[in-house]
Amino acid sequence: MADQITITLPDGSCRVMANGSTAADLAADIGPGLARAALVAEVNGIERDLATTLDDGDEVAIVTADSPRGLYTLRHSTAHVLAQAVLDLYPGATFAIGPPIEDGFYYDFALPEGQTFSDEDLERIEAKMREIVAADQAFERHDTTAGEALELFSAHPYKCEIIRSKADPGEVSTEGAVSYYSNGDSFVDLCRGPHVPSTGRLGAFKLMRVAGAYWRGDERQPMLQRIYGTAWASDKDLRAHLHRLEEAARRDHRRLAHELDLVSWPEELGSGLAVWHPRGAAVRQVMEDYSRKRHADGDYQFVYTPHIAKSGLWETSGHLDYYADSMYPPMELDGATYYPKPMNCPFHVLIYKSRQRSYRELPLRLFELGAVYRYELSGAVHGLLRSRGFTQDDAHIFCTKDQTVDEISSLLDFVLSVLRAFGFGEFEANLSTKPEEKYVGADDDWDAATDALRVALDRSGIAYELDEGGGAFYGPKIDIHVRDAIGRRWQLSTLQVDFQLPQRFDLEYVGADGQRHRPVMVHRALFGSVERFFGVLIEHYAGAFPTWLAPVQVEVLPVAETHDDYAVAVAGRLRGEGYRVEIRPAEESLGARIRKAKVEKVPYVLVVGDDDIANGTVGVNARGSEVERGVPVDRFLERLAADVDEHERV
RNA sequence: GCCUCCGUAGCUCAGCUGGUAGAGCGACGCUCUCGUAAAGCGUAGGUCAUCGGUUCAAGUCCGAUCGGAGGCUCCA
Repeated sequence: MADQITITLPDGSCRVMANGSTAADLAADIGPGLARAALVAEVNGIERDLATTLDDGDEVAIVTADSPRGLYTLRHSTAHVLAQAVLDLYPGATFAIGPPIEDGFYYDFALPEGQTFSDEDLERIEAKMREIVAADQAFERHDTTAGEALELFSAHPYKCEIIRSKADPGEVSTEGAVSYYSNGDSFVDLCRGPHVPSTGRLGAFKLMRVAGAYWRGDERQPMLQRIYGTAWASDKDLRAHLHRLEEAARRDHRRLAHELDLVSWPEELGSGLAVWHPRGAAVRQVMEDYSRKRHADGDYQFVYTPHIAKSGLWETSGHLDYYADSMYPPMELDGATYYPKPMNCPFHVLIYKSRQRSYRELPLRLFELGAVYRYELSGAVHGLLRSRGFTQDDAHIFCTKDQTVDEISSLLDFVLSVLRAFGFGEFEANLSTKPEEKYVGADDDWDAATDALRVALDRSGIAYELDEGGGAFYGPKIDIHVRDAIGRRWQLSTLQVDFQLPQRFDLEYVGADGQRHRPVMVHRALFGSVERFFGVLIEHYAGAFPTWLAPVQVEVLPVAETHDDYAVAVAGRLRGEGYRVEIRPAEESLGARIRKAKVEKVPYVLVVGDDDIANGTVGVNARGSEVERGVPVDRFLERLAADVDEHERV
């Protein structure tokens, strides 16, 4: 056996090492900085512990916390320490799984006699974890057989279940052999690995919360106690993450909706049902007006439909077969059964069907701001983002097969253009294709429609992911996601081809050939839900709406009562131009009034006093800029107009 | 729907191991009439989410219901 081995590094260079060297030795050989930062190694494309002995000819990359893989391992190892702490502190506790997740990790436990964790427990556990980290215990890998592992984990039924089923490749190596890791005196955890070399490499973590979670995510299985934590490469990263969470909490639309007097959720109404206050309604009106204008420009025709319909409609549409669980319960009236609508599509279909259609009418685009009701599970309801009653900016396009590609392409442009006007600039899409098993429609049609969606996405230039088999049973779809001001991803728009409803309702048009043909139907919503979109806007702008959307665009503050008449005149002039203006009279100090206007995030605060009356000017205190005195009203109006028009120029 | 946690004045919150409620902001009233992020004084306001139970006594303990939060599941 040669006493030297040659290792290839990611940059293609080679390094000669003594036989028996480990990945850790390699890192040390490359440099002390890397040795300190090294967490795991990728050996021939497979992640290994740093203690892994290298073979001649191996291609090795040293992984640090700078890479997503390194962070992943760091979080995984931190999860182990969490389990170690819990098992140490709670005799009789058993543990299930503990994977890394985005931003952190979790671990599922079962405490004896159904005990639960409290916030105080989290502090205790976290303190114990810090002891384990301080002790710098080495993580050691052990390879064994399933039989031995069952013996070793005999006190932990969930671990045994994992070993027996081997169903979860994330936890047990697939070769039939089983690996586990030990650290400290007695802690062992079933694990595929790899892990960081020792607990001393961890530290920038924090336990966040405790929650219930079903074993294997199955609601028939026991509910376990899940502890969530976050872990980072450095304290600085951890602090930045916690800061992001605070920022997100600060932007929470439920909190801002209350502070800015936009909407509320009276308990008397029921869960998931909101009322819109004048200020929220003002923003909504601007949103809806803009939407209508754009749809009118886009050759949509506006329709209105009722909120309930007889059961027969929902039988024909298939909703009662596929969607009944999410529908509000039926009402019996005059011997008929009525359901509140969860979707608008069947109504639009009936409008299409109201008379014979010619190919000359297609594409026919029917648009409605349609209120729908869906019985969302109580645990799923979340402010405006997930409510039980909401309004879709819903349209259904009926077109010929040949028109589908162009229609979808221009539709996608339309969607993106509207979203840009609302201040979103970063888009990502999902293209969901035909499900494996249950679907309606011919394969050829599916292929054609999916191609149409793909071509449209390619033309638009936005990044998209393919969700193979993720489409609805009735057709392929594109979902559009946006990134908000702090980088969070929200699904807003959806664009779905439907082969099913035209068939179920036996839709037809008469073609140029005089024959009857079946149209293709496209469902699409831009906001998705007006409520949800508004909620996302609130969080995106942190309540500081751009001027065109702001519920109050200008607030006029007379310095003293003697300036009231002038304030009224200025406000009247602005209102005459169509702006939303309020006057805050001099009943309290100017400073206090300015503060209130600022807290309400009003874009323009105008202060008017003696000088202004004399010169026909206003003092302009604009959100986010310096105070300007003596601005002529005309000049302010120009500025305001330019500001309001800004969103149209994106 | 399931699990855990939570629900005290309009809002934010205090109220130790059970002994019949407090603050700040806001509201209202009076004073101040003021040039760019909180003027001063005073007053009112709570069957402690609701219902039931334990107890001599419940905001505090127990149960149910309603509402909320975070998860799980769901979101064709």
